[in-house]
Amino acid sequence: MKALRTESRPPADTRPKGRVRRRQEGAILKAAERVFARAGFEGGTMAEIAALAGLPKANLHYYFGSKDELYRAVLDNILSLWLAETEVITRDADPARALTAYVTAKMHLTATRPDASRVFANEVIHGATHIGDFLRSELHGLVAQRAAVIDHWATEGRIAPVDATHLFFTIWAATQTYADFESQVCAVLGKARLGQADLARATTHVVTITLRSCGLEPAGPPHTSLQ
Amino acid sequence: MKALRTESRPPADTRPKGRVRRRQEGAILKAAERVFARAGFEGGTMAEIAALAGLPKANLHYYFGSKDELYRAVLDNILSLWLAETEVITRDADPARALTAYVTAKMHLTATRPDASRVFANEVIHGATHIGDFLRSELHGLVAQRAAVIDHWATEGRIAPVDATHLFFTIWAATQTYADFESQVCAVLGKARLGQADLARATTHVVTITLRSCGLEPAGPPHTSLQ
DNA sequence: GTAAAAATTGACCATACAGTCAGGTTCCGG
DNA sequence: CCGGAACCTGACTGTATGGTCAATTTTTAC
Repeated sequence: MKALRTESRPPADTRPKGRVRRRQEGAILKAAERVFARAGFEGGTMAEIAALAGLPKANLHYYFGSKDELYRAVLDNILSLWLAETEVITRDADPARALTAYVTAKMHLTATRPDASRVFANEVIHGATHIGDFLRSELHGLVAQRAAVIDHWATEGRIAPVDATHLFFTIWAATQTYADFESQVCAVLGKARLGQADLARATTHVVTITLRSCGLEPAGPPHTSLQ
Repeated sequence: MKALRTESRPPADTRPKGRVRRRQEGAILKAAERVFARAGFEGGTMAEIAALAGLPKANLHYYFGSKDELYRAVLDNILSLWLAETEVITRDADPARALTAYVTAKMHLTATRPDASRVFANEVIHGATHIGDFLRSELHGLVAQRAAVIDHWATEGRIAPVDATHLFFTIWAATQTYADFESQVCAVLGKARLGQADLARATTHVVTITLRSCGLEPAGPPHTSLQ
């Protein structure tokens, strides 16, 4: 859960957390994610977040000491989403199934939590100053691990040789683009916003190119059971 | 050149533009691109840009009336880069060569003007409010045109069937990620920043997966022919 | 039921920032 | 070398915003 913990700040997080606190914090975090996604960290204002959450501004400062702290909490929330899902990529798994499952899961996240993706993207674009440690430790280790699995697949001749680490960059980029660059995608497609059909098509496409990148072809019928 | 022109504002752009004006505007635009790339539109300050350009703040307002206008000028500058390069994708071209050239050109742009890419990304993430018209007209038309070419290639059996429009989304995402998400890429690779070797490797990778997405193999004998 | 803890809130700062302006300096055609 | 246009800039201003606080209400525990 708590992926970030750059500076230990016991008071707020050690508190018992009553039901009221939990509910209010949730509402604030939700509003903050939306606002930060739309305008970035600097662009989003505490007043805007407060209005969206239906609370007076001073209340935000009661739960989260500062804007920076609130932003960190939002990021913290988002990062936990990032680590998961790679677990389908294991030595013994079927490469096609595993990759399909991974890409599908990533696309699902993009479709479900686009604002989370945008806040994350914004943070990384501007140098990842708040989450640099996380990226260099947790994510770095995780990718090294999973890339080894993919290399192993290639060694065994189960897939075509491919730069495993960069394959992850590509998958992340290809999937997140439908959240981060949604407005561009919409403009090119000539739509006001992405519907489920569009995202389904996008998913099929990204799965296809991912598999082909590994010298595989997607199975005929749309998958349902992805272990 | 002038891709943006949402609201006609004759005075500044109709002026004769002496050599001094040209030089100063260039310096300011360069500084602005860097600052906006690092901190976003809201995050970057006029004072910061002025300091980087080595000019007093009031001078910026002399050449560019407002922060918004300066930002638009920066975007305008960047957009002209975006339209080019697709010209290699023509009906009669060799698919493998054309796609390789296009991806390579995109990667070159990423390597050469990462800040431009970041400013663009930032703008799009936050809803593309300034460049929406451009995306919906110029870019939309251009992609439709080029996608038709790729579809044509597929019809003739020169490449495997692929969702052409989404292929562009993927190529853009895969190439720009090395500029926009550089800090993440660096963190995962365990480097302080991307060197030429890294970008060369990235280019090879993106070219490879792009070609494979179309059932092609880069240089040399086809590894596995997809149908 | 009561007292302590938690939560709420309007009014209030200090600051940072975009933008202005008047007065000065440099440039350039004739 | 002269006059006007272009250019420069320090010193301002108004406002938006993050953050504070003391007074009040609500919740919780016993």
